[in-house]
Amino acid sequence: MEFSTIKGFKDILPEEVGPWQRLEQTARHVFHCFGYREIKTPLLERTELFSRSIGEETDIVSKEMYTFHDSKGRGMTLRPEATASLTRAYIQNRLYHQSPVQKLFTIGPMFRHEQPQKGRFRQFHQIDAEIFGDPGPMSDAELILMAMEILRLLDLEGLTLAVNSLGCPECRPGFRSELSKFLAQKTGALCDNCTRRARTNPLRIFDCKVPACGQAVAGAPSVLDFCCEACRAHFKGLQGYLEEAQIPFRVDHRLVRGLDYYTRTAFEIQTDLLGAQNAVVGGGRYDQLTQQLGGPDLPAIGFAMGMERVVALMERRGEAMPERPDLFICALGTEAGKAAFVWMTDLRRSGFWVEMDYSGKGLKAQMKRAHRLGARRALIVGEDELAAGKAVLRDMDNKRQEEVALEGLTSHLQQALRQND
RNA sequence: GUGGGUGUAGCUCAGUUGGCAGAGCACUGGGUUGUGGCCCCAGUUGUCGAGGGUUCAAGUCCCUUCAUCCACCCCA
Repeated sequence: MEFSTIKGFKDILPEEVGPWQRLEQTARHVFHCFGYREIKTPLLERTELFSRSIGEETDIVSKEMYTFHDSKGRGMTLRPEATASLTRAYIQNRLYHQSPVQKLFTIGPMFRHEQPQKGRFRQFHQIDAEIFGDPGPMSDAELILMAMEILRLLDLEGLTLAVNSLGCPECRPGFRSELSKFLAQKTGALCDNCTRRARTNPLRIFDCKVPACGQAVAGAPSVLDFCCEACRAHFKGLQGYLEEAQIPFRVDHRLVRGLDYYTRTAFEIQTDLLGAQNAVVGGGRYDQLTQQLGGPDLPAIGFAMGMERVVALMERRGEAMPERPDLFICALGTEAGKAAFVWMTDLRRSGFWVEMDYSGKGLKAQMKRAHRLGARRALIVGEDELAAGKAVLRDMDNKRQEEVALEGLTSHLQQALRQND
């Protein structure tokens, strides 16, 4: 085969598309109920938008972006996530003038040049929701509830919610330096990976599987101990609302996110059914980002749901029940074929799914095809029927047949086909 | 970027010490000249991932390469 999809990119085939549609439909329904409006932004943005919001030192920016230069030498990047683009759109279009609080969602592909593995692709799809302009913990709770609600409506099991607070610019530096100080005493006790992490992403060390590292950080300081009063109250408020809504959750002090812009609330909805990738939804608050990108100083919070991962969970549990044609017309002979084509078109215009065979095969072959397609009924019409002014309507499930007059056939069929459920 | 597994028919996979490229499913036709599923019979489908090497002979052994999956890192 000369051409095939490039590494980490996938075709979603017709037989796979069912769960995708159900997921998107469900999400749109929930967004409607929660008052979120759809926004569509370009897949391509200036590189600086991502490097400045996500963070120059993060894995995403430092090694995972699809970046190229246009003819004028400007850096262009396929979006690796949606928040930066939505924030840009929010600022550029001054949506905050319309109304201080904007609740937005978008659905579409993201691109990261990573090594593909289970649940991880170079082009993947996210359902993304953001609230701009509201600082309070009630917004945090609403957003989390909304993500949980989408997953609940899909009947997915085995999902757990983890929440944490990362502090704010007031209190985080204190924690960071304290943790660094602590880790500095432990150099030598840590594995190579963690020695590097101590510099780049200290909180990750808590996750290390090497036993020695676990022991080394046993007495390390915890973020929550360093939170300022405001952050503490915020986090407490969030937990209160989650409890009110009867959403079970777990406070996970080690929950860190790989993007620099997060402040205060961070959360993940996790599963242990997807191999090494346990996050189905990830999100958090980013109160400084709008200002950082040159907009007004307004808070925001958002989440991203990995569609491939949710779809994998749906498929794992079995799904489907493919749709069935309402009618298959078996026409024998050119005259009958011509008449059938007209009836078929008429019924399709009336909203029915109707199929027929164009190849002129025998009745047996056509019946076989009708069966393969799962047609509920078959209409059999040949020269005899045309002459007699009648056709045979067969119920494919119970094999009962009846004669129907060709006179006013389509309106009669419409009536018969409506009795499907 | 690093490590390991796997590449043979449309799909799932067998293939022995190197000796004619296989099965099941699917598909097509027939048994039933105008009635689907079950059954029976017949048939179609291959650069054995690619390139090179060893050999009388390579799907099988050696080298190289590519793809894919899983894992590390990190993330949805």
